[in-house]
Amino acid sequence: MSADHSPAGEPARMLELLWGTASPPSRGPKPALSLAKIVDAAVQIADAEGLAALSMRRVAEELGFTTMSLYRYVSGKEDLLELMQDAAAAPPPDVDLDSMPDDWRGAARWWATHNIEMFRRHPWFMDIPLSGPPMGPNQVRWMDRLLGALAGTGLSPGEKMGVLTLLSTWALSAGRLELSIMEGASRTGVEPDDWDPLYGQLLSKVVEAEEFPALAEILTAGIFSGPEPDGDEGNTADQPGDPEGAEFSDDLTFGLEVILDGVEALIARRMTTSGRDSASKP
Amino acid sequence: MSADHSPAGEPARMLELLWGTASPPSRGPKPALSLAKIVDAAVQIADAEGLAALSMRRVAEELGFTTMSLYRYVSGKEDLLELMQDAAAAPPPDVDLDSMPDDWRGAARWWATHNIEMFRRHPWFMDIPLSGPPMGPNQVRWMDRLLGALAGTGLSPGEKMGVLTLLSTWALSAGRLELSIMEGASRTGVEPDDWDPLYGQLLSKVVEAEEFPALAEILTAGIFSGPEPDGDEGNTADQPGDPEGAEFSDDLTFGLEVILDGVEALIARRMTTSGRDSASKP
DNA sequence: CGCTAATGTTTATGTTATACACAGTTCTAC
DNA sequence: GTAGAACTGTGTATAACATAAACATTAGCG
Repeated sequence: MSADHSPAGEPARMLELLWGTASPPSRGPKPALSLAKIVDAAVQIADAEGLAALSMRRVAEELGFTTMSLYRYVSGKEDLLELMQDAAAAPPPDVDLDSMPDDWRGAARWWATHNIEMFRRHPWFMDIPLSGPPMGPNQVRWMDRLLGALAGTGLSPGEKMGVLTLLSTWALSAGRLELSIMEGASRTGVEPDDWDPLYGQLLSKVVEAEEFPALAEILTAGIFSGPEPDGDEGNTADQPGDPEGAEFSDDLTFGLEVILDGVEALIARRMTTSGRDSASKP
Repeated sequence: MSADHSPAGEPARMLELLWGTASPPSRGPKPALSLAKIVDAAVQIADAEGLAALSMRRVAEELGFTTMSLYRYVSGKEDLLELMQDAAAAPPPDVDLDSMPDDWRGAARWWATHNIEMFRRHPWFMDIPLSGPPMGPNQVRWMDRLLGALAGTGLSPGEKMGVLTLLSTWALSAGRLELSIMEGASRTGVEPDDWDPLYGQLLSKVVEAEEFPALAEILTAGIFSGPEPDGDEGNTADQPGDPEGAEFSDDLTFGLEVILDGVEALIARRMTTSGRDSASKP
């Protein structure tokens, strides 16, 4: 255990907390509480009532302990939040059981989709300010999955990492976007589908064609007034590779497919420049 | 004025606040305070001491008023934060004076770079949870700029908006990433340049080759132990088009260039499918 | 057995946002 | 002109928050 009171978020200590590596104490009384129980309770509360409802008091109450007892396991709320994030990112499904595609593009889509579904299950995840690169076991497992899918692409290690952060930040942004629409809907009573038209309507009130020519053109094109007239989405959107019944709004897939096109171009460049990983400048 | 106490974040009221449209009151005493003064003070505090130091009390103190006086102009802290965001996104520079490139790709790079520089000036911006699509005058001005740059590309209105949100969310993510490194550095005393090696070192402690084959390979490749051995970045990174002396870390440009490659592919597809904006399904 | 480390509790502090009632000010309708 | 209404800034009060510090209790180690 040993939640010595070093400053919250200190990387080395967090590693121990996240991975559960730590020489168990031999001296004191048997702990009645445990890190796992605390984190589980916190996740449950945040799932049910949102991050705003998550307080140290609330967690302790749920467990039948006093607020301060938690501080024996966690050096502050920040720590708890970081632990919750890794707990939320449950381990990826078994390789032989799940339906992760073989091609890198399908696999990347699969990976991003799973990410977003996690965000849907744990929306509070996106409200936590990131405190550093992911170091928890589950998040690292997910990292490994995507990196593995990029194995045959000829990308350099650095490029693979670049694609990883790009996809992972995209998923986060997309999740946030979706969430903000849902929240806006529940706050104002506007249905998610009516959001785009409403936004367009609001903007139209203030956007004059002289000052905002390009935006005005988009608005008059009525892009916000309903479903895309005859949108040919990106390119191969909604291919096989999506898990479950993940209905993905077109707004969301668009960005993903553009990114994947960019990665594809990079891979193609790497392939043609000869088999070597890192070639000379083009 | 009329900060009637409807729920915070209500879109129509926020529009009035953001654009300053509102019939000025004729009945009461002359206001000694003003929305602009409040927002300016708040921005100044957040710039200097961070978002955590920004409290209603603090803002009021700075202005020499009581805490509650602010609530005559703003229905809650949420409102203030949203107003601050638009204030931080200062109007884009004059078209004839600045050096925005003519080609869409250079312009997009220019736009994203300016975004990130704004984040560097106002790091607190990234800590504010987004409450909806941008509606303030300055943010809308920036939107218009990018949309204008995409005018000649043959993209459909919906696609242009897609590119806009993709670039804007990318900039936000990149800024956040950069910020988290800076914060981590100041918290732990580790230099930003030493962060990657440290991360790799920490991961190496827990990443076993059996369970994390792909990650282990990257780690042993030593990708985190220093600058890329002989990295040929994306493609045309750091082309002309950057404003000022923006030194952009390679980690940052990588993602941007991949995205731009993806957009380029989309544009190319639109160009060849014939001149029409919205073609039939493939 | 005593020493010591470890656990959970008690008590207390300072900070936060903001609801509510009020006193003073200024214009509008009569 | 004068009543009343609209509007401004203030004073007071509340509930919630994270967490610091001192404490009694428990359990292993010498």
